Formats: sequence, structure tokens, C-alpha cells
Amino acid sequence: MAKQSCCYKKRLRRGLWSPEEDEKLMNHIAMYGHGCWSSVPKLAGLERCGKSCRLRWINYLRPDLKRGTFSQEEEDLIIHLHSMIGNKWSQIAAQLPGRTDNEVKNFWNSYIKKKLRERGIDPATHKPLAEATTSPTACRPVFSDAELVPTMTAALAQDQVVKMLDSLKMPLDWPVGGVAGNGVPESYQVPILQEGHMLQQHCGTFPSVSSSSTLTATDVGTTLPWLELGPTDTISGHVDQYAGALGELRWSDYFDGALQGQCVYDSGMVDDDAVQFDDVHGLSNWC
DNA sequence: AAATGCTGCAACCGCAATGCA
DNA sequence: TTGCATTGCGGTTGCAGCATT
Repeated sequence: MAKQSCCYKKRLRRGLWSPEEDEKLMNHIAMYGHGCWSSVPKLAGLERCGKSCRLRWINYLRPDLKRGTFSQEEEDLIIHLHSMIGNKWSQIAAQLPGRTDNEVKNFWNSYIKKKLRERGIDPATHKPLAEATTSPTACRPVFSDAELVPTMTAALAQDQVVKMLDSLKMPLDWPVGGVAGNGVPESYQVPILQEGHMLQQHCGTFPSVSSSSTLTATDVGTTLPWLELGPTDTISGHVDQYAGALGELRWSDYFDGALQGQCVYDSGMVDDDAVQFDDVHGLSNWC
């Protein structure tokens, strides 16, 4: 027998929300906040389950929602982020102020997918359709220069990278304990990817420290200040090259660099010290 | 005008992650 | 450590409204 939902079992209302229900929910949250969602319907006088109230608030009633049609910039950003992280709708939506994951997902499924196919691009792999069908394992994004992605602030890019790594179960763990005189940890805690993960085969040694400072356990889990690059800067090579550069990091350039194992970021430990962010995290072999 | 098909989107469902006792 | 409750997420469904026949 099919499993029945909580709303069905508790004989709660389902389906579209009436204006009266919206008003009750909005009034309640305006006065008391949502607190524990499971208690919201009772306190707000609604015959809905907490889950339904939460969804209604997040996707429709929240005052900071933008709604309306997506701009070209938003569309470009969605396409690019999708090419990098796939169907991580909540992470993509997090980069689009006022948009919800549901909205982004619907926009992707109803509009962007179709548009990409019309342009001969496989929406799943972001490769030309012909190529995608002949090379099932290939999944590197393919964009012409003209299509390439708006610029993204350095902070946003950094945030996205951290989220991306997090989503891939690749912890930024450093060993607690001995550090050799040259600043290289004596032993590495190799990040363990999930069994069967597409990146697992590429996961080798942990990052090397490129200069002579000391890495301490307190650096574990600290935020990683992003080096700001000028729009025309390339990203290959050592971080020292770019010290002091200002402006915006080109998102596409960053990922191209990362994907090719060339991207280096400032670890923020001591001056120009850098953690090389290449094979270590498998980013050089993204697919 | 009625029937049918299509589309967009709100809402639901199931599962995984997380928190807590 | 375990079990339960809650939250968050992504896939899917259902339906209203529009277009086409």
C-alpha cells in the first residue's frame, strides 16, 4: 500500500493556499516569528502541516522575495552555476537575492533547459548535444566567450567555492600536530570522498604549502581570504603574482584555472603563503 | 463554443541531514 | 549510541490558464 503523507494522516488541508490562510500565516510570523515550524499551524490557527507552512512562507510569502521574470544576468548566472555544481538549486538560489530554490528549479526546467537544447547544448552536461551523446563521461562546461558568465565579486566566488567543496564532501581538514620546518605538515589527512564518487580516483595527496611559514592547527576551518584579481588577470601560477591586484575575479577564469589545477588561493595564514588547490581536491579533474 | 493539448508553477513527497534527549 | 522530531533539499505531480484544433 502506498505510504500516506503526514497531512493525509492528520486530515489536514492540502493544495493551494487561500488568501485567508496566507494572511493567518503572515500575521502569525510577523508577530511571533516562525520558531518551530511544527507548532506554527496550531498557533496560527491553520489546518496545515508545519512543512506546508514552511514551504508556503519560503517560496511565496517571505517579504524579501523578488518574483517576476528573471533578468538576463540571473539567467546567465544560473546557467553557469549549474554547469559547475549541477542541480544544487538551493546553492544556486543563494547567489540570486530574492529568488528561491523552487523558483530557480522551475525556471530551469521550464525555460533554460529548452533554450539550451535549441542552441544545441545538452543541459545536463553543458556540452554540444552531438558531443554529449558520443562522449557520455564528458561533462566539462563549454561556453563561447560571448556566453561566458558575468563577472562575480571575489567574495561571492569564494563563498561559492567553499559551498561547492562542502557539497562534494571534501573537507578542508588539516592535520592537528606536527609541522615540518618548511611548513609542510608531516602527515596529511587525505580527504575521503564518498565511495563511487566521480572524483575519488583523482584524490591523491593533500595540499602542499608553497613557502616557508608555519601552518598551525588553528588554521583549520578558518575562512580563506580571497585574493582579488583584476578582470584581465590570468589565474595560473602562484598567488604571489597577484598580491595587491584589485578588482573582480572573473568567475569563469577562476573555474577554468581551478579545473586545470592551476588555481591558488591565499590561505590567509601568513602574508603570501598559499595553499595549492589543485589535484588535492580533485578539482583538476573535475569530471 | 467545446474539446484537447501544452505550459508554467505552486505544492507535495520522500529522503537525508541535523539536533537533541 | 540510539531513536525520534524537525528541517532542508531535490524530484515529481497536479492543476489553472492559455493556445490550438
